[in-house]
Amino acid sequence: MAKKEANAISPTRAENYPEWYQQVIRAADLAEQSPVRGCMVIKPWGYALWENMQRVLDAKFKATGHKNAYFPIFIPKSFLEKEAKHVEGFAKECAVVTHHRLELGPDGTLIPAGELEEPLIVRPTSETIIGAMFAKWVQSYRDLPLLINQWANVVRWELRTRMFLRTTEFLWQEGHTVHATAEEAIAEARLMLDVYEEFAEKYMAMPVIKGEKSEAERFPGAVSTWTIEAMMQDGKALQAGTSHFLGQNFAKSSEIKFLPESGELQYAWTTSWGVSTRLIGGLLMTHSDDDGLVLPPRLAPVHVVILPITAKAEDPAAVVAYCKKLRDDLQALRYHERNVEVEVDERDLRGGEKNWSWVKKGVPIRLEVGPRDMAQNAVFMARRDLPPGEKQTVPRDTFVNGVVAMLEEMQAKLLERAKALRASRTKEIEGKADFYAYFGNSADEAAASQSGFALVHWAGDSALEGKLKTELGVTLRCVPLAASEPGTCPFTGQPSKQRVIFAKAY
RNA sequence: CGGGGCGUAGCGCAGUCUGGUAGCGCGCACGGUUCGGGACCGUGAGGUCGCAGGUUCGAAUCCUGUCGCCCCGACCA
Repeated sequence: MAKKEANAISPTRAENYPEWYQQVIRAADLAEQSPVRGCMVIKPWGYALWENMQRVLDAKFKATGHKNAYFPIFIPKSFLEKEAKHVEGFAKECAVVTHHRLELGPDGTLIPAGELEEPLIVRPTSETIIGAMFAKWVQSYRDLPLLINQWANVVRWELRTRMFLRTTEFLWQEGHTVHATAEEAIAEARLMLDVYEEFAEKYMAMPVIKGEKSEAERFPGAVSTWTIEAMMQDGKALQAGTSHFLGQNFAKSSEIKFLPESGELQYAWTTSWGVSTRLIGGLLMTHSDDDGLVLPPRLAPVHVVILPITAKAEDPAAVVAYCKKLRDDLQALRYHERNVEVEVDERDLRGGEKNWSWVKKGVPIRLEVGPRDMAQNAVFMARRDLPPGEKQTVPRDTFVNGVVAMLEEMQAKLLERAKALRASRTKEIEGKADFYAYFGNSADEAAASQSGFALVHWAGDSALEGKLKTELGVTLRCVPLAASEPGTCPFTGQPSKQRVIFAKAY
């Protein structure tokens, strides 16, 4: 017998959270480091998660009237230069293509040749190039609203990368819309924020707070940026999605103009909104435990894995057949907009090892099915939301009839657990000293502290935000859309309309 | 770009201080015994020690340079 290990993942969350995060990715086989600096390879299990996210979000975008399209990965440098704040925001992190040919050098190496007249920027986001096309597509109020979404990869040359949370290249969707009025554009941006919120809570089981970004945290070139902010298990905030009201800023830089029903040619109003593969990092840090990944059933690539136990069977083929019949019966069931996904794992591995591999991958339900179970027409069931050893025998029919409800119960439980954690690490703070104490009084201490969200009244500005960031390492995550009572800002002594959220963030 | 750590077999590491031609665990392949909580025995494959110079009879080890990775900052979805 093997020695018993307490946990599948080492170190545990408590011991070293960042290292734990990386080990979970490795143990679940979600992704791995690539030969290219800052870029990861998303492996099948991780990509399947992304595909499930895409499937759900894509349907929601279409249900709200958006169409998919695709725009070039290369953006002429001059396009990016059109909007001053946009340039300022992205210039520092752009990959630039300057040549279009390689020539064989004397020493066998390849030398870039054929210098481009105008450098091309690998898109860090597509507002400018999409704007150039929208300018052609929009002539009349009859062309509006124009509601487009693109699934794409983007590149931001970040100084420091972390798998899924911040990589040089990442996958995302970016919605871009054009409207006749500011009101309509704002409504669009807010609608998509609601879509993101619903997705985060109902599918990812990740509770989020909708709010507006401060000027300092706003998207470069936007008039308003709204966000969904989630709390990870270490108490840090994760910006999980953003939606921007761009005013007429990009319409002006891209010349998106239209003739209204009555009156003169005018600039249109635009929005953009996006979520990325960062959501996978958020999902991981919301639910996973010291035994690896924990997946919310609604996004799990596999709901039920069946492990045939054939070693002692007189007739192994009969056990496998029993498992496959069970799989077929389960797969005929509908669970939340799709069929129940079942995998029979016939790999030639020892039972314990095989079982643990699925624990680490986060599959909601594991079934060990051997001759004993077959004889009594039952299954031996383990749930990912219970300790790995807590397994029980369940009559086959009871399991089949109850599996959909069980998945829903697990989904709900994950959301409740995440909400409880957030509540336990959210604190209303009234005084400046309390605020500093909450975050450990210094940036170093804040990194190690058990802090979370601080709800504090606020009448400060960007300079004050900068000061708090320097001193404590915390940022103003958002001004929640949900109203709170008026009060007094502890930093300025000025009256405050409502509380804002400060936290350390990813 | 600043501060710290690290590049040795697929993974995790020892060996580096005190130079002598590479080792351990896991994994992998094969054979056997096992198997419902991460098995065991045996045999075997697998490494130009990140890269480039230098010192030396001899470099994983010493020197110089360089590339890359991780953690903490600054910056950011």
